[in-house]
Amino acid sequence: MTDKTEKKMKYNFKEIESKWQAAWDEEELYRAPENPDPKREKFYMLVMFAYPSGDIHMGHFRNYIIGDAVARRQMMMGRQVLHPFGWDAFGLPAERAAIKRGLHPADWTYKNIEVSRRTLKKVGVSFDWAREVISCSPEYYKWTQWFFVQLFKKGLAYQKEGLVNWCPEDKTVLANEQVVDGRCERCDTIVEKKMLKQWYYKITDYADRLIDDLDTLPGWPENLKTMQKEWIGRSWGAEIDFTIKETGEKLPIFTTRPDTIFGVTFMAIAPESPLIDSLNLSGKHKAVVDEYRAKAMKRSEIDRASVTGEKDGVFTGKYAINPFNGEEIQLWVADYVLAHYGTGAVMAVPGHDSRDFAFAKKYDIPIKIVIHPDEKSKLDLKKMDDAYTEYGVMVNSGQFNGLAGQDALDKVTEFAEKKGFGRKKKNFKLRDWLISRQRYWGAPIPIIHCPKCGPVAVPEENLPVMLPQVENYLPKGRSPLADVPEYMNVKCPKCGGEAQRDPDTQDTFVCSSWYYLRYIDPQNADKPFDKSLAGKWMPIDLYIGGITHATGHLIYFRFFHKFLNDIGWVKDNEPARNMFNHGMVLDSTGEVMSKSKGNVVSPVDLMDRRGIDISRLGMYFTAPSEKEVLWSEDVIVGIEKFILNRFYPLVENYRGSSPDLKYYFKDNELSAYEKELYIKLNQLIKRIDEDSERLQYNTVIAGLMEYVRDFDSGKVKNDKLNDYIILKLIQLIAPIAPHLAEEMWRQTGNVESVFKSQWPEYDPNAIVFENISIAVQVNGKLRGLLDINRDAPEDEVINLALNDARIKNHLDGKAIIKKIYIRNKLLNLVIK
RNA sequence: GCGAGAGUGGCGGAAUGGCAGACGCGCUGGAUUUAGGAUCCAGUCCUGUAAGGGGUGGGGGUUCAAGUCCCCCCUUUCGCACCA
Repeated sequence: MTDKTEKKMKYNFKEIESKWQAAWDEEELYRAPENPDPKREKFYMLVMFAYPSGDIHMGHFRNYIIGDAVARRQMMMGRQVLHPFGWDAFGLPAERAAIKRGLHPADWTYKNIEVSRRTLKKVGVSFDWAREVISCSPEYYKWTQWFFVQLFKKGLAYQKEGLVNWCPEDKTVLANEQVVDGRCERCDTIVEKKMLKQWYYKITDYADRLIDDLDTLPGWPENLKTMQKEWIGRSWGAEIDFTIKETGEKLPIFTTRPDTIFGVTFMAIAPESPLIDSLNLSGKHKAVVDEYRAKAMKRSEIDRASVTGEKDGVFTGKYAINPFNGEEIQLWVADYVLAHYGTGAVMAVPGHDSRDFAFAKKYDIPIKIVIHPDEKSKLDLKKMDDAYTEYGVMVNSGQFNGLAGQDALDKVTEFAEKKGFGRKKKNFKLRDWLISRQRYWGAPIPIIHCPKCGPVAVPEENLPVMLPQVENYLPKGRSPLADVPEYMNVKCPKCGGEAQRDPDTQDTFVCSSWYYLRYIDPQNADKPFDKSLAGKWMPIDLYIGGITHATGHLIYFRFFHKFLNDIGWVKDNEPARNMFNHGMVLDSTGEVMSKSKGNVVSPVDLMDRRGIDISRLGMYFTAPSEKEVLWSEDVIVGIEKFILNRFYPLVENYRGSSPDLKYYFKDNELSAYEKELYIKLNQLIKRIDEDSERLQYNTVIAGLMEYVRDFDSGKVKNDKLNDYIILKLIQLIAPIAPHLAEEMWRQTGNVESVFKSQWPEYDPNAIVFENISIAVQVNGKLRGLLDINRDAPEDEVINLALNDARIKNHLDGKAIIKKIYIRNKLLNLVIK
């Protein structure tokens, strides 16, 4: 050991961490008030709750320390902070993992919660653990079921027979949002189509509001809002009734291009569409169509979508009539038509739609041009190898010739409306939310099917419908609960007759659609939550989570909140005022960390070696919070040096003068160096405050490093200033390095927690220097720096510049034609 | 294909239209040390001995001034993907 290292203070992080964690627990530092004082400001800091699939990993660690820094700073700003945590504990992955290990899903889940909770406590995240919620507990899912019943009462939970996404591996149906590129989001198996009767939430009733209200959320990232808008996919157009020639029956279609109506040369129906049945096909055509439909049904969605432009279909032998011109057109069945969008049938305009163009070419169907780019340039069909899909001027369209743009769309639609064979129409890509799952590990659907009364909601006083403990919970294609007679066989709550429970459970995303409200009143046995408490805590002031939930959870929970708003349970239309998407944590090669790849870095291991706060600072410092991180421990080397050699030893320079932290120093109290330090301190406070608002902790740390580097305590004569600086620095680092800051704070003689001290505010009279340096440019290029007095008059600055040897050189005796002077910043001389 | 981002040293990354590369890693040199994977000091965009010149994916533009704003292109990430 050399002299130097001996002098250095030892940072015994293990001791310090456990000491202050115990103390914070003891004084219940993180407890949010049961009933917040409406006169004081509140801050609801929400991080997405966790799926207990093992211990927490680097991604969780990053996510939660970001929220933690926000919560702690808010605490210091005097807000009443609600920073809760819980577990998204039901669901398929947990069930699958449990099965793999031969464990009951409940045992597996609770064990993981235990382990993860311990780790999170070790990280020292400021969660109010007294409000912890676990979505698979009966006390919680009782209310998940209650929400089902409320939706059911309003007609927003309904059963429908239809084609659904079926995962053959997980043996359950999936919501549209859980199918990614035609595969099961969870197990990557190609999803099949099945005809099944399932429960849906009518989220499409809220489609307009889910889009329109995004404009009331300036605190949400634009890209996220765009993703939601596109997912919901609103488009305006017209519905127009064609008629079947033989039967006179109507065949409505949806189009966004009514201006191309005269270019229709055939129609196509989706193979799944029941419309085909009503055509009453017979003979040869029926055989061909039946075969084609069977073939199409077998093809998976990806298969159908990935066909590189190659479309196919079969002619039905039937014709339809275009109501606009009476033309007879062929009626086809084609699998490029989607059964679930619009009416399941389309009018095909090969001249002006690429898909129709390809199809018409393949089957030698006529192509008609009815739109020209403008009055002068005309299309030549012979030269076209694709459709012209832009808007333009209507031609070959009878009375509508010459109309263009929006006017064309409107006039055609108005005409159809007047004649009674068409109407304005709005369509969405969003489909209703399929919430039934044929799996064991979920909240049972609180419905009893009675042969006489139909589906009857379980009376609210009988909730929860308990998930029975069963031996056999393996997926088998129908719900495992269906084979538990003592569960299934019940009396109808309406007529008292023999009836059966619905055997399915609810999608986990239902559980996660309302958890943020349960935190507000987690023990309430009579209600999901107390309305007046919710009124005080809501809305969420900041919601932090991954962008991966953009078109799933983050739409579902907005939908739930709007529904609750409609039935009078919450007063806001939107649940979260601000949303922040943190970046992912990948390994150093850019791979996602996963157990199977064996590249998982454990935050526990890191913290054991380096200490919690140094690990935290390393993570913050690597990248701004919204960017992804390729995790490497290299960055920690610099952080560790900074904390161990520079920051922590600051307490040694503390002189015990206990300065008033609200006091602002006056000019005449300070020497030149002291004044410089003081001004720089105020600049630092301002900068850290602004960066913290943006969650940009990397630059917060950089700012602290610079300041501490320039702060030479030995040269400071004024004890109060010296101590003032040290105390402010401790406060500034507290949100991101809580244990270190608390230790230093107490070592300087404070008896209350640093988190009960007031967050620094800068002295508005001391954030600028008297003498500043401004840039001098010649023709926009930097040619020199001038030291001037702040606010020096323009003439003086110009004079100084003109007499500066280096600048003179660049002026080269040429005439100055323009002088641009930005006060205290820059002078640009334009010469010729 | 459509939509939204992103592109800055060897690396992570800074920069309300106003001094590009803060801060850190790495690297180079030096000091100290029995030793260094410790500590401290200095240097580190390219070119040039220097003065200077050039430089933020490429090309154009707006401006006194562009990494930043506008247009085109390239690369890349994410989302959607036959939505009629």
